[in-house]
Amino acid sequence: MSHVEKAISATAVVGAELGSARLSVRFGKNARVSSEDGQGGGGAEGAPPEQLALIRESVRKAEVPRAKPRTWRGAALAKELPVARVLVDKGVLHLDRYFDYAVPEELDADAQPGVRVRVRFGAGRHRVRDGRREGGGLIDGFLVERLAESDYSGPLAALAQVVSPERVLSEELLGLARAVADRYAGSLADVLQLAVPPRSARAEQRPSPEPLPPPSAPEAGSWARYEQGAAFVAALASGGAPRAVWNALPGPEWSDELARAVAATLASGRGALVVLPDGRAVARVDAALTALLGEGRHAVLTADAGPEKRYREWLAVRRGAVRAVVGTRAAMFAPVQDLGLVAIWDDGDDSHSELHAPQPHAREVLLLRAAQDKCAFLLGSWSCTVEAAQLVESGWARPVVAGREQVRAAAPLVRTVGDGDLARDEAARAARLPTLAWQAVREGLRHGPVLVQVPRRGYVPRMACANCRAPARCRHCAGPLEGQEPGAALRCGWCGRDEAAWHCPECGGFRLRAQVVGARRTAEELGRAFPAVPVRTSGREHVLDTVPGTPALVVSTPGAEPVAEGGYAAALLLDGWAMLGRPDLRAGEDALRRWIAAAALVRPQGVGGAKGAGGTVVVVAEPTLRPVQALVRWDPVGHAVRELAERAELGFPPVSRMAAVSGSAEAVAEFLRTAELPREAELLGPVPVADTAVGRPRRVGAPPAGEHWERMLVRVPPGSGAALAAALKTAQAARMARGSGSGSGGGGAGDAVVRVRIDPPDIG
DNA sequence: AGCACGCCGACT
DNA sequence: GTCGGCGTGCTC
Repeated sequence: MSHVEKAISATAVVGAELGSARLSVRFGKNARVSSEDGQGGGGAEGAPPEQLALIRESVRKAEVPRAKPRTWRGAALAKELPVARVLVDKGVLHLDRYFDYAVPEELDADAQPGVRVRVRFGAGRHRVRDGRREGGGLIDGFLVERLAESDYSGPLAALAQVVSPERVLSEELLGLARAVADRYAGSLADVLQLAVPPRSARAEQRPSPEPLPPPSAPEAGSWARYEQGAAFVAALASGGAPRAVWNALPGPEWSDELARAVAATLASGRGALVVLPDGRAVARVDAALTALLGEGRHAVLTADAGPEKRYREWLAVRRGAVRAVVGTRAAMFAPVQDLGLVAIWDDGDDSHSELHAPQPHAREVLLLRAAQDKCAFLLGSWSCTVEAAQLVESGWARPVVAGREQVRAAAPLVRTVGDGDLARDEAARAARLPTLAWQAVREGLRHGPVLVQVPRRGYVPRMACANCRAPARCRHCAGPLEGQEPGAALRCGWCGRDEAAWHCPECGGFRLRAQVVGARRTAEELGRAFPAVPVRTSGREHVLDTVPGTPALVVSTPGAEPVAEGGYAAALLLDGWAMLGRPDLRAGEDALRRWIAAAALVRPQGVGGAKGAGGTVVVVAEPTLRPVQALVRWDPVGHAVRELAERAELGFPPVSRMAAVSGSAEAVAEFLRTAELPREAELLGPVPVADTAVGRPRRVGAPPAGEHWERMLVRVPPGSGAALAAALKTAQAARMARGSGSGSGGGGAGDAVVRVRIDPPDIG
């Protein structure tokens, strides 16, 4: 034994007897020196520390059946509740459980449930040196619970550090994170990474503002336009927990209405949370809340604030200094105290889907929150998703809708131009634009700005009936049929079966067409057709927030439409085929949602007395199609209800639940062989997953460049979703055994990487 | 996933 | 004897 070791060993023994005064020595440099010092230990004088430890262990074991922390050989540990249950911050599923650590006395005060800690966590058997266990590196974690005893039979390592005494992880947030992890077959650590922002010491240092007393309850305002609107707000104000799916009338009032729902909840003494799809929507509700309640009552949580500011706002919420939150999807986990209302606006917008594992959707997270906290729930949209319709159909939520006369008063006039009109219309051929559309634009420009909605680039062409445009679907599982190139064999995008003899079940047609649209060029030509009028564009590159109420052509891609002062005089929706042609279950719903989002910015048809002053919308799409009819009638709820009925009939989500499993063919097959799926589970596939193109950034869920992946879909009936997620999670955790790399050929022994995605969005 | 332990074969 | 191949299993 070296001098250094002797010294340290002695210090440790003394420290153990004297208590905490010496503990810090062990965390110092000296301890590290000893650990690097070869195979020390077996000295002559006295028993080495680890033997002492073992002796005491065995003595205690005889006395107490359950383990107490022993690592420190009885050294100074917290006197009360000396065991800390820790969630180790690693997203891997087989570490998705708690680990117990001993709490040193000096960390006792700070080591409270909810704090961030650092612990030694490593592999293999640990060296026991100097009475202290080593191995593994320091990793972050959350202290979840303090206990008197551990149910772990081995010796416990000690907490290395309490990162800060701030108790960031409340019991409610932990419960929510666990529910989300279970729902999405993900790990708790992954969800917590989404739920708790990274620490900023400076933000923690700063005191949060003093909380304000509850405001008085607001007037119902424009909620009075809805049949159940005023009652809903009143229920919030009186401390109730109503659950509503709110089909908002077109126009700009929605943000004020959301603000009033928040204010009513605050008035009841509870907190409120609103999740919005993008920064522009957040800014509107932020402004509405400020107008209604003044500054200081709500926090804004968005991704584009810097990390320090973000954490500061988050802390103000966590500390209860601020009771209301508006933000984008990351705010869905905001730790609002005494939560009274969760609200989401426009749940059909795909930015509500989290990009990071396990990719939870804000609507689903808020549903879990509403159930867990027994609070009010409000899902609002100009449009209506099938999920929203299902909440009403199942009786879980009540509809908040306006009567037909209110809808007529608020909505623009909608007219359609179909393929037939296009073909017949000579002027249209020349201008690539139907007369009706041309007239609507010209007339609109006399009264104000005109919105032209054009498709985004990059949609996937899909096969449809050349005659009636109905999407071509597989006769076995009703998945979308895809043709590699025109004339080539058709194959189902879900189950991979070839379809040799397709015919259209709608009209009996047997010819197919791939859908292609040249609307962008049409819009450009439209601009040229009105040379005296300014043309502004809004799209992914530059998104305009607002445009003045003066005549102009405003060309925009879906989702980027600026709000026009006083509303648009007219809108031209040119992306009909592109939207309806997407190989997606949601194609119809999505098209309708985007049309409605644009049309809701147009003046009501009845505005003003003057002829032509009312707003007009022209949609270039076949008028017999269901989403087009729903737009004309302004009936997104009816559309969603019908879609829902159809999905139930065909076994589509959200009536059934689906999971996608992708990876190499062998990995996927092996995974599904070992997974103990629910009896009712139905396997569809496999189908190839699109390879990552060379030079292209790898998309989420796409295979690494050069690898060929396959995807299987697992479908379960209603009620089996939780069982499916649990089975997939278990199988994923057990997936340590590597793929059968036994000797076949060269390298690349299949590392059995498999991706599991609950509610895959691109189902076809 | 890391990463240490350990059980065998070749080497100073 | 001892170094080091990678196969196996654990992480409080």
